[in-house]
Amino acid sequence: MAPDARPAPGNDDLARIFHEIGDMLEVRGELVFKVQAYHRAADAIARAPFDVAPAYAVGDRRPIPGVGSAIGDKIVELATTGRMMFHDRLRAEMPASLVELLAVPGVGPKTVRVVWQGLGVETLDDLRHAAEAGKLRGLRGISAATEQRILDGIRQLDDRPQRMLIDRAQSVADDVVAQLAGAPGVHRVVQAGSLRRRRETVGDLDLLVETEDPDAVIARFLGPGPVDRAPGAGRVRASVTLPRGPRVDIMTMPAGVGGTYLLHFTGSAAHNVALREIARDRGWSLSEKGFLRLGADGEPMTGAEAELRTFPDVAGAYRFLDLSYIEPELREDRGEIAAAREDRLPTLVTLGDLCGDLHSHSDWSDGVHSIEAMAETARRRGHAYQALTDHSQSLAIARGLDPARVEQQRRVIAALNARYVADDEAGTRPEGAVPGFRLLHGCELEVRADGTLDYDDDLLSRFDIVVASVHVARRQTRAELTRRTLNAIRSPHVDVIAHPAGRMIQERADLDLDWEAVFEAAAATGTALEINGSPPRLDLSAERARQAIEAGCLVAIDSDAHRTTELDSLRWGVGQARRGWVEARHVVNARPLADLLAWAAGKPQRVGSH
DNA sequence: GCCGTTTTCGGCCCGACTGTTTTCAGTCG
Repeated sequence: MAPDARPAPGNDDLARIFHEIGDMLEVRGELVFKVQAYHRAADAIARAPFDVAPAYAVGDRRPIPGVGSAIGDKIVELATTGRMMFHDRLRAEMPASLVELLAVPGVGPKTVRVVWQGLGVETLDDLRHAAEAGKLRGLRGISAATEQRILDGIRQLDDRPQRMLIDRAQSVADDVVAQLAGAPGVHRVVQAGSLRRRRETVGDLDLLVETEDPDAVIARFLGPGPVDRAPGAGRVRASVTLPRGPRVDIMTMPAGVGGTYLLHFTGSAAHNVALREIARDRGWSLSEKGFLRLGADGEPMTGAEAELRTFPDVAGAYRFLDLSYIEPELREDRGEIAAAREDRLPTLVTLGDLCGDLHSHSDWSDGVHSIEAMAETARRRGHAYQALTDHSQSLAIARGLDPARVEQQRRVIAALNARYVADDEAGTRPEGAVPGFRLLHGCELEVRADGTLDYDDDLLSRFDIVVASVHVARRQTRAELTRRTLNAIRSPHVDVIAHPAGRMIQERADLDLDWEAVFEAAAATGTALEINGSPPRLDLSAERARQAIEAGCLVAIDSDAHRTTELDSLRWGVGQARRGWVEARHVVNARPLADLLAWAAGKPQRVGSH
């Protein structure tokens, strides 16, 4: 079979293979640094901004951090021959199913190796049966109690909760914080971990508790209360599993030295490792407790010579390393440390920068609340404008509007705007509202399966804002899907591409698009790409948002609200944008109304000039 | 296996907690 007859492996395929190699090498007992090297390379490939295999196959070996000559050669080999001998050899040496055992809590590579070589255990089922039959005890390092823990671990694996979407995680975290914060001896409780970094999904909740009495705080945390299991509890940290909920890790810290504790517990792990490497190069060991001076032997000094530097806040800890303050959303070891060293970190967009929202629905299509209720909620939130963008006619499942309904809707919106003007003039503006609030008439325009747009140019030209999206025929080829998206981008009437990847987190994969072409066209035409704030979407992803602005694109941060409460989803969109290094200057709806309308109205000229 | 304005060889982040191999290895975050 000719090499070009099979589809090239995608970045995700490559990442999966190299992670598997890393896991197998670990079970084999290989040097941990080698194992780490494979995992690090896999992660870097997964987030590379280009398709790695096809590029490497034709000799375009663009540098990827953590991918050197050996792993690079393996990518070329796989991309050109469809095979990777090293991987094949490992699979011949040990069953690939062994790596699944590593997912069992409490089971690591050493245990996997022992049960495999000692009992021939190859799969999770093998492990369960062996444990149930009492065959594990007696193996080196495994007692009856350990055997039971392994069984418990397998059970946890079966009913382990999925990662939570960020809005759910925030709500659970707020509840736990409220319970802890009232306890005696607790000065404050800080949410850390991936939630503080505004990751789109959250596994565990990490909370830092400032207290002088860690024993009492941990005892209280462990119960009585709504705690299902307490897998681990020590003197300064503890972890519990909430019933039908996530695991919650708390760590206590003394007052006044929170800087390094917050760094440690907020992560990410990769960011922390990078910071510790910098500290080590400068003669200090960094842990949550602070910076410890290293001696001539490279170990922290002890006794009278020991020197510990602590900081009340995170900024102080960064300053100690000659770094400017890095926002939690950027702490992923994706260039933020170099940027901090050179004082060229972005000034990230904030919720307060947004003047309005360009994507929302009413009960005229598939929303829940009336136009008036949606507008009134947005107005009282202090928006300068809110775009109502009900679905267009062909999306029947969402009760898309035909042209006659669009005309009716225009009159309803005009009447509401007239009322807002009257309120301003009469001084009867509601609390929270700003003068000059305007409800914009928009639509969420369907890009049909054949690539044509769902309203004619004449109707489209009469909207204030047009947000276009692909909902149907998602399984088309990359070429077809890209052509449809580019059609929308190049239309003189389309201002925003809504949820460009069309994904639903944990449910529906991204559309298969040629992203470089999408970014190029969006940048050339001044069409904004949306960062949709609805928690299951958060689309663009943070990585793509960053690629988009680097390609010169504008973005819009929208709620896609279908009910009044969902107008709050802007905050999740802002978090996602910040993870994508987005600044206010990149965001069209951070512009005041007049500037926004000038941008939207200028689209025909912008398109025409290219 | 990767990487280098101290190194192309010799390093590679750090500590808590658990259980057991009673002085430390394995696992985890």
